[in-house]
Amino acid sequence: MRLESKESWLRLGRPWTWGLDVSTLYDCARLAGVSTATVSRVLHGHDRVSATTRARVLEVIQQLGYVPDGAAQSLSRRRKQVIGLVSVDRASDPIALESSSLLFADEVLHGVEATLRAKDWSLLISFCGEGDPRAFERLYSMSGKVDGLIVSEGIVGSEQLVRLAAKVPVVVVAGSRHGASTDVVTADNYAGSTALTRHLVELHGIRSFHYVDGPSSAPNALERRSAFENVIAKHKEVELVSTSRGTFSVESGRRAVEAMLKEQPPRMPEAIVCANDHMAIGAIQALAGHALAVPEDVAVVGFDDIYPGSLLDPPLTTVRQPTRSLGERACARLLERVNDPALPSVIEVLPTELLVRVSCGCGEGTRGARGPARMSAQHRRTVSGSRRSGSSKPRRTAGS
Amino acid sequence: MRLESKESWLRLGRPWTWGLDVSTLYDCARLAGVSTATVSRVLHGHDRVSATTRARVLEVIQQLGYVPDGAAQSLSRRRKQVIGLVSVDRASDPIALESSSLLFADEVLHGVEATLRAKDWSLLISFCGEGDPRAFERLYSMSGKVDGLIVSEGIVGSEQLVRLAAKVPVVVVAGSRHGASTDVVTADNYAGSTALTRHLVELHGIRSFHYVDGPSSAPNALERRSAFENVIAKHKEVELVSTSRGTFSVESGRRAVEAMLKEQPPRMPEAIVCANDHMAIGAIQALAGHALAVPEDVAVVGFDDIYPGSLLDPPLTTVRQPTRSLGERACARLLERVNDPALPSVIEVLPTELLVRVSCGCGEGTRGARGPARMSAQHRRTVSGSRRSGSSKPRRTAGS
DNA sequence: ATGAAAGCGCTAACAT
DNA sequence: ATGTTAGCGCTTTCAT
Repeated sequence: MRLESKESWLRLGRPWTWGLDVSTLYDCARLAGVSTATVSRVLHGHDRVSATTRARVLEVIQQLGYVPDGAAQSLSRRRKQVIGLVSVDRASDPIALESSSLLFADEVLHGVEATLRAKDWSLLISFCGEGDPRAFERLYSMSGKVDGLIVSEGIVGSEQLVRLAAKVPVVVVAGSRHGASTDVVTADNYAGSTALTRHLVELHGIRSFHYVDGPSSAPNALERRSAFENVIAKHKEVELVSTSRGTFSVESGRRAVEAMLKEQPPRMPEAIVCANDHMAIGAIQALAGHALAVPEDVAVVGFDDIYPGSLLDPPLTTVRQPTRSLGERACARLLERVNDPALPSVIEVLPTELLVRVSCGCGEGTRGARGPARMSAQHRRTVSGSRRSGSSKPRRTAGS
Repeated sequence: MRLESKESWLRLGRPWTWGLDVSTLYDCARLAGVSTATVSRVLHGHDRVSATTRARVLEVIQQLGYVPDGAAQSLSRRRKQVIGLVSVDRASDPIALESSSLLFADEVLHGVEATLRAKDWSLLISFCGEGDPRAFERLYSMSGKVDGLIVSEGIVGSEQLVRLAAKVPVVVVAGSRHGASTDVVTADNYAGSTALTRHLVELHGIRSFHYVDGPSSAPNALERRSAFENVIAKHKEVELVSTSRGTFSVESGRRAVEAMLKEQPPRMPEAIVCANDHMAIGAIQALAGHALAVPEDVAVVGFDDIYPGSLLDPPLTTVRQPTRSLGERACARLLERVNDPALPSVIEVLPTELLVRVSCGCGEGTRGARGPARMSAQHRRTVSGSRRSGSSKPRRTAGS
């Protein structure tokens, strides 16, 4: 009897962690002969602890390999120090390039993670297929596990976003604004698309276009399209020969151009503008299949600056989004809002950057050498996005 | 007085969640006129609740928009239902391909996430630069926030891995074995590299090689190299002209081949075998810079099957790793071990797959048409990795 | 079928 | 400088 009680008093750690060696704050306190409060103070570098006590406690912690339990800390602090990131998982896309399409979301992810890491917060992540009917449910229950949520545009509708924002601070990435309840961080698609189109029209003197649009549900696609059209409209000598709509996938870009080529009577545009790089790659593939040379026979441009675009022959002219910064800024803003949920909602627009490579017709000189010797430097000429995004400072617009 | 106490008794939610509408289990219980135990039972679909009570409770939950607090659940259940994933963030690589290098880690990530999602667990993620001195510290403190850890090879040393595994179940991805304490899930690099080399030697009759090795710290690189050498050794007529070592980055591959080309006296191999695709891309770029055609002048092959490889001209012959499955299997195994930490450690080797495209000298017919019209189908011929990995079932080896 | 109540491991306000 | 203690929100025996 006596032995048993003594034993159990002495035994350290949580009894249910078979084989795993985990000890609690109480274990530390007992072994160091102090109260849990003191151990906690030492743990968090609070001042009001004598040097000797601190040393003793520290040694015990070390010896026990004590690591505080996150759940208990969260509960007690009323703060989880965790934020959630939910983005689209196009992996379920039909034909699609599992890997390539990860690019955007994953780069945002890295931006968020880096920001969080610096503040010692954690990142909980989850993916949703586009239009996943259970997306809202997932987000909703996730709200109980985090202090804030970063959500990609297109996961759930506007109304649901608002409902979510009533439970937990929310920042939307790459989207448009949803009432006054969520913050938005997005890239300046409009300016980028404007700069790109003007480059084609004003520098290359292109007079006829085909436009490959993105899904109508994507705000990005909308902005790019409308910027494109506005530039065209300003030049009466320029004609939009035809338009098609893709899903942002390579395959859909290929199909769009195949269809264009089959049109009767055939109308070959001087340039094909695609709403993103994936579709531009598909477009180039389709043209190659018909022995049409880019940019000699027709120029092709994309949007996003995904990595493979620079490897293409010819290297793809496109617009770069500050993808990683998108994640960083979204996260920074979310953290602000977690600290003060009453903050007015804000929309932050990050500048984009025109990347002139070869597929638009520039730098013909470098064609033929198959593959650039140095990708990043040699084939990139940077042009400020436009007046609108030209300043290095992102725009901030107060919420409504 | 009376009013105040009545008011506070009636007020719902956590008082410190300014503006955010969060309610607790107690709120639900009170409003439904039942005990918290009952609400909890309803919440988890336990049977022993009368239909009427259940209905009433459900309605209250709905109306309140109640979402259980994850921290409290974790604490009470003694299980967080969270697993942690830590992988290398090569983003900090010098010259590097920000985006491209994300590929491997991020695909593993998606595999893990999908597995977790199906079980309603959450994923906590974190990245470390390679050789980050604070990596162990990060992992260590992360162990208090998760039930298990998936760690990429190369983040921390063997000894530290063992220390970690004493606190929390650990599975290592793409690595070698570390004592008897961690599970390992990895791809069959050896078999893949063997199949690739034999293809070159036996099918194409290649007699002279240059090998671009990976970092000596990477077990992957080691296995690929040794398989390569073993095949060479079996054919006395085959010669390894020279070797160089890169860092797995495009740039390093480019430099390796530049150096090779500068050697005196010049010795041009018939094939260049690179330890991964990134370096193979660099190699092809370097060759193009010297007006050398692939595969006519020299064959080039890689390893990994990263997406841009299929877009190259010529499309890159390589070996595919089941990257996503790596994540899935690692996660599945981790979950098993979380449920029974006493499980013997296991090493699981997933089969690799030789992807014969054009850069090895195959399918010359398709060259010239710039860019494949259909990447995935048209340019891929699949060959079973080798006898060793030929079976579709992964090998499992009991732990020591 | 339902309720009461004892924790889960930690923090922080309040004592001393 | 250090200790006491009342929660944090939920789960889960053990009664009833």
